[in-house]
Amino acid sequence: MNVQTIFSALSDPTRFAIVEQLLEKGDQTAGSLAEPFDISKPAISRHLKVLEEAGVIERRIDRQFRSFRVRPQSMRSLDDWIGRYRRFWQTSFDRLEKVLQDKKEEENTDADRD
Amino acid sequence: MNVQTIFSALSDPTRFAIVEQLLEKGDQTAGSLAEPFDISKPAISRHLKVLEEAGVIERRIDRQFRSFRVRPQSMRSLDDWIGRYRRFWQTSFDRLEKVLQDKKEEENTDADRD
DNA sequence: GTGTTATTTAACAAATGAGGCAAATAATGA
DNA sequence: TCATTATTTGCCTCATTTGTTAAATAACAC
Repeated sequence: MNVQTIFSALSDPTRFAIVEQLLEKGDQTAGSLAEPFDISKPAISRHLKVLEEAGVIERRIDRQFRSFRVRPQSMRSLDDWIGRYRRFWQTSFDRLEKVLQDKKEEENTDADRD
Repeated sequence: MNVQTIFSALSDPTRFAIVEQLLEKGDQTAGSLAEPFDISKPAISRHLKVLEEAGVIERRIDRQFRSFRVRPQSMRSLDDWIGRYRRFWQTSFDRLEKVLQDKKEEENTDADRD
């Protein structure tokens, strides 16, 4: 599961919204996914294809129903990616917080001096 | 911090690699960030600008040094976004695992029949 | 100030992406 | 099979993005 590809797939506002929709409401057909948007069905269809090829969603054909759903693996990949760097950004976040705090205090002191 | 904008910023392979580089190695100058890539400095400069405007990185000018670093807040935003839906994709992940397993067994049975 | 290195802006060409409409293809039900 | 509804493909247009080179700026060291 290529994380960079997932980012690309979610870089479009419509696709991002589609995925949020699926995450919140669960499986849905292409038609109902298209409904909230002001763009044509073919356009939605193509967005769905992009998401599918990136492995973000999958098409499910179950008897008379065809619907889409988010592939949990893709979310897990994103989660893993962020997690892999968590200690870097989290520690640097803490460190940064402190630095900014110190700096602010320092500046205030300077200001007070002036 | 707009998550969708962050996804857009990270949708380009070069920008994605730049961010990974910064996460792994810490602060770096535009020059050293450009080095591993086969594209021109101006191109990198613009990628850095896109990342900066999306709030993914920030430019730091500290005495004689100018460098870039990842803004931890952006990573935290991504993390929050995924976290917000975690229970949806995580539970459906477990459920899905089972469904797929069942389905696979069923298909194999069908195949064996043919 | 001058020269030197690092980085950004300007101007432009090529590639990519998103959207629309019409036609083609699937899937369902009579 | 035929009609109907749902979805996808083909083809074209327009806008945005990415990359290039040359020139402009910035930051430093003398």
